[in-house]
Amino acid sequence: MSHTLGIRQAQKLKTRQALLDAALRLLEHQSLSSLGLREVTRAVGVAPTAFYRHFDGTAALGVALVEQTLGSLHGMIGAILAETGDSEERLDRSVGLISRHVTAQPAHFRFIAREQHGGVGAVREAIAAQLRLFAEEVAAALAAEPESAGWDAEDLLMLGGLYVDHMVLTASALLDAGPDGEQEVVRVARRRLRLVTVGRAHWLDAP
Amino acid sequence: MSHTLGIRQAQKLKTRQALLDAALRLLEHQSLSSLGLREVTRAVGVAPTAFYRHFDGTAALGVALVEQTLGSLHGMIGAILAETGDSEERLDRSVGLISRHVTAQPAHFRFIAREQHGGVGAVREAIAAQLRLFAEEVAAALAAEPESAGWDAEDLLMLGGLYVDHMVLTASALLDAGPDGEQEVVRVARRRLRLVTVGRAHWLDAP
DNA sequence: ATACTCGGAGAACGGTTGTTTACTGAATGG
DNA sequence: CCATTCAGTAAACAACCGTTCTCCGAGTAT
Repeated sequence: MSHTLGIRQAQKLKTRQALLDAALRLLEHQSLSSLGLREVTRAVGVAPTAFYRHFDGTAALGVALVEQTLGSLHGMIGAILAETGDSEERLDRSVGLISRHVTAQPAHFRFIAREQHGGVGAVREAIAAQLRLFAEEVAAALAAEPESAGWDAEDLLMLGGLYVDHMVLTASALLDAGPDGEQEVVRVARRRLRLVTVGRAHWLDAP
Repeated sequence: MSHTLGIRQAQKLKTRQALLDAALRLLEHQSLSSLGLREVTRAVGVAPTAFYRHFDGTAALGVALVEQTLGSLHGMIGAILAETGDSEERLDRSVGLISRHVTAQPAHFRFIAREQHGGVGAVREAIAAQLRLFAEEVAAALAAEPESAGWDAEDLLMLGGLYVDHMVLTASALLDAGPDGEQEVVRVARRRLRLVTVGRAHWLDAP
């Protein structure tokens, strides 16, 4: 089944990945719409024309970058929410997990936050699609909890989307704050999350 | 006191405003970091060098655009929150107001949403400063309400920030959805806001 | 061993960019 | 009325851009 890649195909994947890595590094201080094709190839050390062997243009590279960045995160949220503990514990764990991920791979999150509303339509749509998927996953995980008794699917999806948006917002705030302000951001993020959780607990009280 | 502007200074302000307007129009389909200085002057019909009479570069233009766009919105939120009616009514009014503003001036909100996490640092900071100011205004308005009895300043600011972020998120969602999906976005935005309001009502129940 | 595939190199293309320098002419103020 | 200020112009600069075309040489399959 695992057909060992030919040394040719392997090299191609290698330079392709090099292009993606270089682009991600360059995108730390600028946005995709201003990223030059030549800029990327120069950073990698290949001819500008080699770029076209892998992507149609910087927009296509951006889409690939989205899938690589967000694709590897699926299931992570579900795993967190599936763990045991009271709501306060899980809340802290969630925020802590985000904080650690952002610290470990700042460039990835910066890219997503930046291009979520950026100037390249295809990339925006790719991110939106992934985040919608996340929201559905969170909704599914929430549905399995006893606290969700009596909730309809639409409200669960609303809550899932709220959590996802909060996650992205927190990641972005962490990046803006830097290492010094991290503690403060985490504090506020926790508190916001707690407010939402309180709202969730009393959601069915109102008409 | 109101020293009538000389016809010279008036002309300068006029072309300056023309530059800002043209830039805002161009920024509907791209982001600031890819906006060319010449592109703007070409749209206005002036020489590229005239640009420097008004701004140091496109970044400075962006900052001016932020202040013009968000500066005119101060007090609006406070006015809404100060109106009477039960929380459900005010909630609907708030979302409706955002929806109407976004429909009336899409380019302004698109610009803010796009550059909030965009590639130009100075613009990011300008937006962040304005939004922080908004959050403080909302917090001050909330503090005057009877529902806020027992709340400390920090929690009020947290809640104000939550409302502001929700507002920006809603505006962005409206822009992404277009006229067709507007109703759906408004529905979800209202529901999210209601959840936060429920959480607010029971915030002091928990330790 | 031979023919083929194909990732990458190289050169050249027209076009655009930001910025500098020197200049014009109308509004301004004494 | 006359000297000065100054918003906007015109030309030129070197640097960079995306894209096309042609070619090479190592990997591949027969």
